[in-house]
Amino acid sequence: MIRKEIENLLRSYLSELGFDYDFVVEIPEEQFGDFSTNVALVGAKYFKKPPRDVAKYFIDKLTGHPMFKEITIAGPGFINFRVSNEFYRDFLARYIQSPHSIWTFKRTGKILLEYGSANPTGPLTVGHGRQIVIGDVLGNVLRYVGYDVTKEMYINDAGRQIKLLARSVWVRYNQLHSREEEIPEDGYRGEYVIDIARKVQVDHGDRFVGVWNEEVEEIFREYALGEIMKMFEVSLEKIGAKFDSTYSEKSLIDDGTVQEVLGILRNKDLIYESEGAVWLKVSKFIKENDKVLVKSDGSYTYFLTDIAYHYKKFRRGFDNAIDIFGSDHHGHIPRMVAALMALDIPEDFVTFVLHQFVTLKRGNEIVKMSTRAGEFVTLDELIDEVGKDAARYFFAMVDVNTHLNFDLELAKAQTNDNPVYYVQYAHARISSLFEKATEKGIEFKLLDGIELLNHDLEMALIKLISSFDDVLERIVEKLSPHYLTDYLEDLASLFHRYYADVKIVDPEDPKLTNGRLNMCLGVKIAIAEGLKLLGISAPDKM
RNA sequence: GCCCCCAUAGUUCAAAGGAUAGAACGGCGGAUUCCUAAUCCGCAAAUGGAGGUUCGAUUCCUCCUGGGGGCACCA
Repeated sequence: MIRKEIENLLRSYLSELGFDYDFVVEIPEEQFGDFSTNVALVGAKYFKKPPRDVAKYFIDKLTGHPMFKEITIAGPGFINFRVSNEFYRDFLARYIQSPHSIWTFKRTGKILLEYGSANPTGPLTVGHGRQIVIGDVLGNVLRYVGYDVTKEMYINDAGRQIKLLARSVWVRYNQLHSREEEIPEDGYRGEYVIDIARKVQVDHGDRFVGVWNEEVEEIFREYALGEIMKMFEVSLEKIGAKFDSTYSEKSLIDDGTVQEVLGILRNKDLIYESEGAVWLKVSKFIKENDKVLVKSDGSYTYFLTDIAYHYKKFRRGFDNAIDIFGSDHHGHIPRMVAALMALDIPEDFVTFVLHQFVTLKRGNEIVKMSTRAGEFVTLDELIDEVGKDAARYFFAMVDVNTHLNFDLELAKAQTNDNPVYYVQYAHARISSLFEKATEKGIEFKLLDGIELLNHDLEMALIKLISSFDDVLERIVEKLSPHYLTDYLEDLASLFHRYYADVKIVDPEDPKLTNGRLNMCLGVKIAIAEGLKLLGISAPDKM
């Protein structure tokens, strides 16, 4: 917030001279100042003057501004600012009165955020967990800064995989009736397949034993899908992820969208038949081979239905779509872009976010995961073991582009090793401070005593609170949630330091105590807001 | 072979083209008659290699090396 105000100030001085170029205002090392800018360094070539002379122009303009207590030129031409304590106190007062409306986000538009999309052929795994948490948190942040966000999960309920599952369930069902059948080579072997088979057995007895046709397949498909979706719901509830909608791949076939898309492409002469299949002229748009849309057996590829899905997203009136995929999908992206071009959908309509994989570790041992072999750690198992808060925190805490090493032992540790507790503890400590104050007969009054705040750490904490909006802007820009966990750790750390340094509740000086509690309230609100965006609880007691 | 991501301290991760590359864990050494020690303070410890762009590169470009993933009429 304060950073942004300085940036705006500098920009207005630039425009007075008719200049408009990129520069940054950032928080430097403490010794240099509260804020720092390279506006003079970058400006040298526009002003046609040495950086230090350019800096003088800004300093003349800024001198006497109430926001600052000191402005200096340093090094090759940085301008360093010290913000006045009055300004910090004023910010704190404004913040604790209206922590939501103080930020000036200028983001609008309807965004469809797709993530967690999974084959409904088995339980959600740890890999899905990362994607779901990334998506959930990004969705929360995008919403916070002003976007109208729809969180959507795409259900791949139409392809070959779901058929394989249906067949696998049928085989297990037969085995329950002592009839030996072979699970298909690529079939599903997990325990849950037997559970689904039991459901069919309960409802239908033995009427499908040894009977396999399209009608039976459809029945088994419905059972499998229904049961898996129930499992998904339980898992999503556990991880605390709320979707606004699910979107069925099959519905795109049933409602004619797929045919519509094929029609458009055919009219534009962008598809052709070969070897009994229908192909899209991908090579006309990008340097890649053409791709099959309709297989020779008449069924549709995932590529085609996904094109239809994105066509539908566009038609549903969204301004932008954000797709979050695992990194194994990266090959899909250029093809999708080509397909969107083929449909005259603006290239920048979709933003793709790829996240790297998760390696699960128990101590030094790597835990293997594979859905089809039936050997996996499910998301449920993970949450049962480490808890929702730790699971979410760990999934969110590294850059989406970085491979995540998820250490089960660390996530479980109820000790200071664990960053989740570190942040939560800061929140709980503040709550207990308020209790303590009441105990000692100090009745908390909002805003009272803020004018007495003067400690360096108090100013530093307020400064950090004021950069909450910068953190969110960055998350939106880079589409990675880890900036938020970083920020919360910084804030918690600074608070713990302050707590160790300053006796906050001091019955001898109730006025100052009250001022400090106001500052603590600011920290508490900021931590709570951050944790809320992460979907993690902010406990008052630990 | 082609494509994507990654390479930073012993380990797991940060870093808005900027000033002395930050944390955490681990290691070593300290702190509480006082608000929650799930805390705090101090010390040691790192940009894989070679070029290039720039006043300035962990960051951008090229090549090399090493890891992960992908190159289906699977999703």
